Amino acid sequence: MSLRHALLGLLREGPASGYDLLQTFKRSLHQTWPATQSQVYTELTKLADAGLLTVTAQGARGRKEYALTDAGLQELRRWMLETEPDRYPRSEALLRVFLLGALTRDEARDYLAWLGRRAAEDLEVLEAFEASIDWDPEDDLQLYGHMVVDFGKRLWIMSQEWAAAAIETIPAKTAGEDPTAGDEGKRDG
Amino acid sequence: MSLRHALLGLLREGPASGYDLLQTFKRSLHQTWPATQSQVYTELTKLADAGLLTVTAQGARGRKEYALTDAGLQELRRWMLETEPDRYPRSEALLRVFLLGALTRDEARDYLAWLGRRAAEDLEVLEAFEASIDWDPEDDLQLYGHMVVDFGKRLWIMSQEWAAAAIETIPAKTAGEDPTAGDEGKRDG
DNA sequence: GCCGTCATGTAACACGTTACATGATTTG
DNA sequence: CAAATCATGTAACGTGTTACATGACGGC
Repeated sequence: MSLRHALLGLLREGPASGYDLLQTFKRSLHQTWPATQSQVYTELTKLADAGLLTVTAQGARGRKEYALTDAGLQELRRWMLETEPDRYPRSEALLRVFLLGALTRDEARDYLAWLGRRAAEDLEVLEAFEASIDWDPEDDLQLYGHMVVDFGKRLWIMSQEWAAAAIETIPAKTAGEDPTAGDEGKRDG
Repeated sequence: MSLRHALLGLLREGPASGYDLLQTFKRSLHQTWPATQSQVYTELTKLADAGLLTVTAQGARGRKEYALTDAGLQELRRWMLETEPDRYPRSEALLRVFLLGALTRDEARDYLAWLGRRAAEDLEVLEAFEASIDWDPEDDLQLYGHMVVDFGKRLWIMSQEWAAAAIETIPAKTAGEDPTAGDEGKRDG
C-alpha cells in the first residue's frame, strides 16, 4: 500500500489538489512509482475519510485542495521508520532474460542488445533532466530527488555494461536450434 | 500478464506439476518474479482451459503433470518477440528515498546506510549461489539463469556504491530540523 | 500412528489499469 | 465559439496476496 504513503509524502511539501499530485507523478515519480488518475482520486478520498488528509480549499471547477493532517504525518513517519520496503523490485525485462531459451540464440542476442540500447536512451533522458536543474541540497525534494536520479543513471550505465557482457556469454551456433520445434534442442541427459 | 508466460517458459524445459513449478519459483525466480501457490494453481487451470497446456499424467496424491502444447509455445514466442517489457521496475525502496524529507537527516542517513548493508547481504547470497553451481553454457536454463544472477550481482554492487555516495550528499545539520512539526523546516521561497 | 512433505483448490480482499462519463474555465 | 486544459469521479476487470480447507503418501 505505497501509493497512500507517496501521496502523504508529496503533501508534506504543501497543500495540493489531485490534479496537481497527478502532474507530480507524471513528471518526477513515474519511473519509480507510476500512478493512474483513477487511483490518485480514489486514494485521496479514502485518505481524507481516514483523517490523514483534510480538504483545505475548494477552487474553481470543483478543485479540492488537500493538506496533510498531524495523523497523516505520523502515519507517513511510521511507515518510513517501522516498515521495510520490498526487497526485490519485479522486473519483467529480467524475467524475459530467464526465459530466453524459448528463442533462437540470434533472437536472444537481439533482445539483449535492445535492452542495452533502451538503457542508453534512458540514460540520455536522465542526464538531460539532471543538467536542466540547479540542484539545491538544502531543499528536501531536490536533495532526495537528485539521489533517485543518480540511482537511475547508475542503473542504466550498469545495464548497458551487463547487456554487452551477457551477449558475449552466448555460445556461437551449435547444432539443432529451433525453439518452435519443441524439445529437440536438448538431447543429452 | 507475465505469470502466464513465466509458466509457459518453465514448462518448455519439460512437463511439471504445479507443485514442481512452485519450487522453481521459490528457488530460482523469486527475486525476479515472485508467485504465490494460489496464483500458480489458478493460472495453470486457466492455461489448460485455453489449450496452451495439457495434462499429460495424473500421479499420486492428485498430482497433475502439465506439458506445453504447440499453441502454448507459439504464445510464449509471440509474447517474447512481439510485446515490450515494462520500462521501469517499481521500486518501493527508491520511492522511500524520494520521500526521505519526512525524516530527520540523521534518520535519512540511517535509511541509506541500511539499504547499502542490505545490498551487501544480497550480494553475498548471490555470490554463494553462483559459486555453488557449475554453469554449463550449453544448457539454456543455466546460460540465461546465470545472466540474471550476474545482473543481480551488478545491481547490488552498484546499490552499495550509490548508497555510500548518497549519504555524502546530505548536508551536515542546519537549523530547525523536525519533520514531526509540520512545515517549519522550509522557510524560504 | 504421527509427522513432514507432497499436492491441490477456493474465497475474500487489496491493489492497479482501462474505459467511461461529465463538466467548468481559459485561451486564441 | 472552439479547442485545450483543468478537474473530478465511477465501474468493470485483471492481477496479486492472505487465509482457509482438505487430504494422500512416505518414513520413522
